[in-house]
Amino acid sequence: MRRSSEDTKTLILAAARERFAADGYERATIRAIAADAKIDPSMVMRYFGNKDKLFAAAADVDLRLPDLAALPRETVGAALVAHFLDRWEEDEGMMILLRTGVTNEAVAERMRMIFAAQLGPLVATLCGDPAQAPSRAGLAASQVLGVALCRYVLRLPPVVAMSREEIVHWLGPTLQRYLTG
Amino acid sequence: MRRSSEDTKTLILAAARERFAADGYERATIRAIAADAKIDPSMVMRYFGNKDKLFAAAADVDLRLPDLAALPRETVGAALVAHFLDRWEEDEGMMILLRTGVTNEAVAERMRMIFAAQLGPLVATLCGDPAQAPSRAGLAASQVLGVALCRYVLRLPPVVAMSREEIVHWLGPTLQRYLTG
DNA sequence: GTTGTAGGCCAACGACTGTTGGCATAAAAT
DNA sequence: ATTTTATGCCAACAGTCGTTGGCCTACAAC
Repeated sequence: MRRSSEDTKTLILAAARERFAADGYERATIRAIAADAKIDPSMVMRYFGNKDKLFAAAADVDLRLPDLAALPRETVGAALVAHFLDRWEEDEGMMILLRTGVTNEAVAERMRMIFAAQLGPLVATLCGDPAQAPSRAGLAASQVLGVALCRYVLRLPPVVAMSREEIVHWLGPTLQRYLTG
Repeated sequence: MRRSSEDTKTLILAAARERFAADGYERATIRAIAADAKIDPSMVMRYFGNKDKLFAAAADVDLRLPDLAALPRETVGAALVAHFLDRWEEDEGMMILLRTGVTNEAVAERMRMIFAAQLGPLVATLCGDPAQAPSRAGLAASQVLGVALCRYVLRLPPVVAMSREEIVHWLGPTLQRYLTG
């Protein structure tokens, strides 16, 4: 046995995450993922059952939202923008979810769950009126997802050219108003 | 001849726009489009050459941006948000571009062209400093595309639940600041 | 040394895709 | 009435996809 079962499994998973992030669900073929991992396509099936389960394993994402309530209230907007930019640059899972959630209802539902379970409650802790919390969280999501879409997916040149600090400078006040204004 | 050539061509195009908008490029098959148009798949090829050319015909989009310079300066933000919401609800082309631009580099390039040719110049007319115009246009695009993504594509419940007026009320000031602040 | 087992590959199946060429037929032109 | 033309369908090709079952072989256990 040249390799342990777990080693190849994580090897396949790494290749799958790259392919799903770069190409989306349909264009990322099992054969291509297997080739990247230098392994036979049938091994992917052996270890993950089918393509859907492989995707589910690759798209396991946690936003790792910080505890904004512990920060000075007037800095939460900038903090949230900065956090999301970091997450997008360090975790392929963000790209995987957005690239395929746009054309796959099951993944879109997954994104709605992540939104409701992670961003929703966080905003509720910041927001005085609980009735307004969902709308405010939705607005924040729209701006944060929008900038990620333009910068990392569509690669609009001016948005790509902006520095991390410039984006925080421009979006910080927007998020601040959506969350606490 | 039961139908004119032009009639069936526009019939096919209408079915194609619906399918591309609902399913994206890969999942929208020629066979499904032909079935919707109640016609043989080979006719699609006869009239449009191949799938790429059919898509190009279906994804011909014009933002129809109004002349914001003619409006009171402090209302351009709200006017732009309202205009984009209208365009999204009346033109399937918006959905087609976003759904497939996310996983198709050629379509992403097309979106960058539309952005640079239509939104860029408009923002430049509003913006005193020409050096800042591209960044400001990019920021505006990020918020407008983000809310369309959340409302029409991902269907985040709170963003779907908001009325047109609520969205204008919340995003208007944001766009106002990005464009003129 | 023999046996068992786990990691890996090969070859193939059935389904679906875009695409093509040939054949039918209704209308128009002669 | 005959020929031409335009509109449409049928059947098939070649390629790709996810998926499966059988075979090989290096190692571990006995």
